[in-house]
Amino acid sequence: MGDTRRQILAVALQLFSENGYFNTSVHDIKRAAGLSIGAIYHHFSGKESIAQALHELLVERMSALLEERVAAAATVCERSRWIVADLFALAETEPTVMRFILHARHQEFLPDAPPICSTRPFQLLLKLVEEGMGTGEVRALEPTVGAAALFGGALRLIHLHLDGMLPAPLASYLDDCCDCGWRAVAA
Amino acid sequence: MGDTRRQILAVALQLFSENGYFNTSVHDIKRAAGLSIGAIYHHFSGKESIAQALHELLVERMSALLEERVAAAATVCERSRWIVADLFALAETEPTVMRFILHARHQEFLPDAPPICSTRPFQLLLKLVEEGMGTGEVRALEPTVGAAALFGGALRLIHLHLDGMLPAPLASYLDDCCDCGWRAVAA
DNA sequence: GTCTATAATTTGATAGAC
DNA sequence: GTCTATCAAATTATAGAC
Repeated sequence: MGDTRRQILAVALQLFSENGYFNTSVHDIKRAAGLSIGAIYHHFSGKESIAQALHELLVERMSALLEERVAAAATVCERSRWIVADLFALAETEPTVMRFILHARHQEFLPDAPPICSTRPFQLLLKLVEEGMGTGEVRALEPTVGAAALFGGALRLIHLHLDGMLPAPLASYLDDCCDCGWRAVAA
Repeated sequence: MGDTRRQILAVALQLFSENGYFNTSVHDIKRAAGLSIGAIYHHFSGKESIAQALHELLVERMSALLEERVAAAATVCERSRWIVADLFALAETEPTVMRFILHARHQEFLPDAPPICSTRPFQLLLKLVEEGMGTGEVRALEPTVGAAALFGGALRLIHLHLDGMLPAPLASYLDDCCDCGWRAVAA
């Protein structure tokens, strides 16, 4: 059930990530999936609809990943580290997912999608920082600034990794990266 | 001299920044510039050529901006702060320029352009961090990690600003943002 | 549900007059 | 250098048989 649909999404993700949304035509997707145009338009109302489904699916998935971490009973420092570790791992094992979520310019082809930063995964990061301020682990800061400082370095490294600009695996930077992030906001 | 050319570039920047490169046709540029197709193709070999010229121009401009700051005789900490202040100011006064440089997916429409991170402005940030390690101001770190930590937070805030997600002007976050960045890497 | 064939637009780009 | 008119190709999407 929904097997063809899933395959369309998988192929589309691959192509969007590889060549970009606008450099991928429905015919490209059709070809790569070994299907016909008709089959695709039976499952989706159009190319934008495919991107939209993909966006919801992947944001939801990342949300679940982070929520697990945020819910864990531990210090904010430890949780932030696990979150970064998860993000690094995801970027290594499924770069297409990371690329689509992070630097697909959703607003360019999904006019109705909210900016990535107002999406649940990013809200979770914000909430974590606010919680840290509540417990006194994190010093008093505009929460937005705190979240940017705590996770901004990690996100930059992920971008660099996706662009193929890092010589070593992301994981090898984990310790230093988290250390930097924490020093930035620690009380 | 080169007046028409400049106008084409200005209009293209505006439209690219507003709607994205792929949602902007040469006919759109023609219309917005009050010119004809012929005039545009006389000055540029095509749409991609316009984007390329724009890319070179703006990266060069940002490069000059940063180089001025990096050359100033002061501590690495102070210089990094000035750089962030300049970037914030540019993002406020010329968001189209910042948008084009930062989050236009250059590789999608300029296959020959190097990734933005390997471009001179970003190399300067890296060099600044390395210099700080030399003088002992910055603790020993993989330079890439250090640069990501020192400027990652600021870049995130700029992205948020460009997405209209910041309630207050960027400048109001400058002090806290720079403080966070410096704590992350200070020796 | 999947196919082929095709319609309707749009796009990047060229030709040639002025 | 700028214009208008036009082309060729590609793209999204639909129609209708099976």
